Amino acid sequence: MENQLQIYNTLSRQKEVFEPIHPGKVGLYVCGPTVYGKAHLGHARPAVTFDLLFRYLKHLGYKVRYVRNITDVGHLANDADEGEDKIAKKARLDELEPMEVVQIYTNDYHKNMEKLNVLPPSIEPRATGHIIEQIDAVEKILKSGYAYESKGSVYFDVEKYAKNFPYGELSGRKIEDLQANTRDLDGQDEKHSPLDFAIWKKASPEHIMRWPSRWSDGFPGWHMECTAMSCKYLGETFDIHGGGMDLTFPHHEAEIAQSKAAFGHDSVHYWMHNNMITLNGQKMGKSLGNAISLDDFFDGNHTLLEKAYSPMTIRFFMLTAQYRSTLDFSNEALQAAEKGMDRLLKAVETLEKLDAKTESTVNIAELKDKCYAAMNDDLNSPIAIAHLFDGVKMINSIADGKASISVDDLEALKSLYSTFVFEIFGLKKPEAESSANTAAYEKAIDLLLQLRMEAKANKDWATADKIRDELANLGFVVKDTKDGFSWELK
RNA sequence: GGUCGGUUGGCCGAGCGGCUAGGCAGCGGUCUGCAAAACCGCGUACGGCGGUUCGAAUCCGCCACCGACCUCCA
Repeated sequence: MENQLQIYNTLSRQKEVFEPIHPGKVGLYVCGPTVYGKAHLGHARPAVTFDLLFRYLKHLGYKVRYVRNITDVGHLANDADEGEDKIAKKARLDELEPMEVVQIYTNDYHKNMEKLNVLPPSIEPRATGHIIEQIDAVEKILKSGYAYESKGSVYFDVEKYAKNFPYGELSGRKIEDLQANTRDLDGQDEKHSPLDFAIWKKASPEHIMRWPSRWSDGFPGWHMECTAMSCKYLGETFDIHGGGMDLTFPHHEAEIAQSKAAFGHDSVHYWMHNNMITLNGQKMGKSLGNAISLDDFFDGNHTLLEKAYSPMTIRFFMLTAQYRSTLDFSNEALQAAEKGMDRLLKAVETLEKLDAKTESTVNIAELKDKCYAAMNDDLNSPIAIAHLFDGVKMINSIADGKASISVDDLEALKSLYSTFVFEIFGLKKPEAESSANTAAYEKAIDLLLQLRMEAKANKDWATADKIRDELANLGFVVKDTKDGFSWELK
């Protein structure tokens, strides 16, 4: 079992061996952002989580079609079905065209994802680009009898559906509980039941984002886009659907209901949900007003941030927790992640310079097995990283001459680290600038340190220390090595 | 109120019945002209109270506290 990928399926509430519908191929759909604000730390969690899954599946040899949508219509700001569209609201506040808002924040999201080294998905469909498909899905549901038209809107008939299908199976809710706990909302008169949700909504006169349909000029309900677009690009049945835990209910539950009503069967084999980022133990969210944007993290411009944190620090930080656990943000935790990652990446550099001996005193095969076993156990990246740190000790010991490694093992170790650190975990070394300018200045620093070496050879400690101290004042860290020196900026 | 989840050493985080991760911080040592880095060693934590068991952080019960979802949220 250990050598097969197992993933936790929210639907069954247990880990299951992953078996794709079509051998060698995986269809993956993940709910992307609603683009009405800057990308924040919370957005990075599912992005990094499913990027890890995407990368790992590809590493295992699967051909993966990864679809991650952009929600640019249908997401209402207030009480269900009655509020203003989030995009339209932002557009009104900023005096922009709705599509301008969408473009600005889609660009922002893309820019930040690229910084985080999150691979672009295979297809990134927009809800507004799939109105026809959504209308078509609404028609299918109407035809199957699980929806009804009311005053130009179309609602999903939850109670009727619940008679034939287990509504609430994903989120663990019972229809009776939902009925008992429904809030009193205004404007529910169009619906047969408060549990019903809009799959097509008639636009009020002032509503800008609208499309014609046989029911009304209107717009699709939020849950429709994922049903329509996943079906279009991955088929009526596909392998994995992912998203944040906060989407489990009602969004994903509604998707399941829509698919079953439209197609007569389940669409998704494995439901995966990442947990939340917390701030002082509370969920970080845009609507809670405690979200810190990724831009802020990258340049340290926020009262809660002691310093700037690089995108790779954020990425590594997320990988040090298993995706189904909450992860609590703090400066201390982030700085620990930063230093830890630095140690890991330094060891990778050291690894490149290692000399092989005839015999190994280290067990590389075992290390490798452990890393894969951890990843196969529902993407347990923190365990895999722990093993990688065991390897860091090996590497440094070998560099210190306290352990030795054979030629074959050295190749295996290099391959292991390049696979896990870069290919699967998607970490990057800090960009080495290679312009003519930097080459010249690097040589100048080297020259200074050569002079320091000479001073040291002459036991002229005053001069040696002066060079080191002055460079330190400029932000250079100088270290003596066995046969020379090394330095880095900042 | 309902449903689900959590409570692990200074901090972050694994663990899912015995072999007591890992990182960061800290302490001691080795190396070094000094420093840094690196290496070696150290710290025995699992909310409380009971129970099951030869044995529990891990299973069961009760209690306490925290959180998520139930309305938009990644």
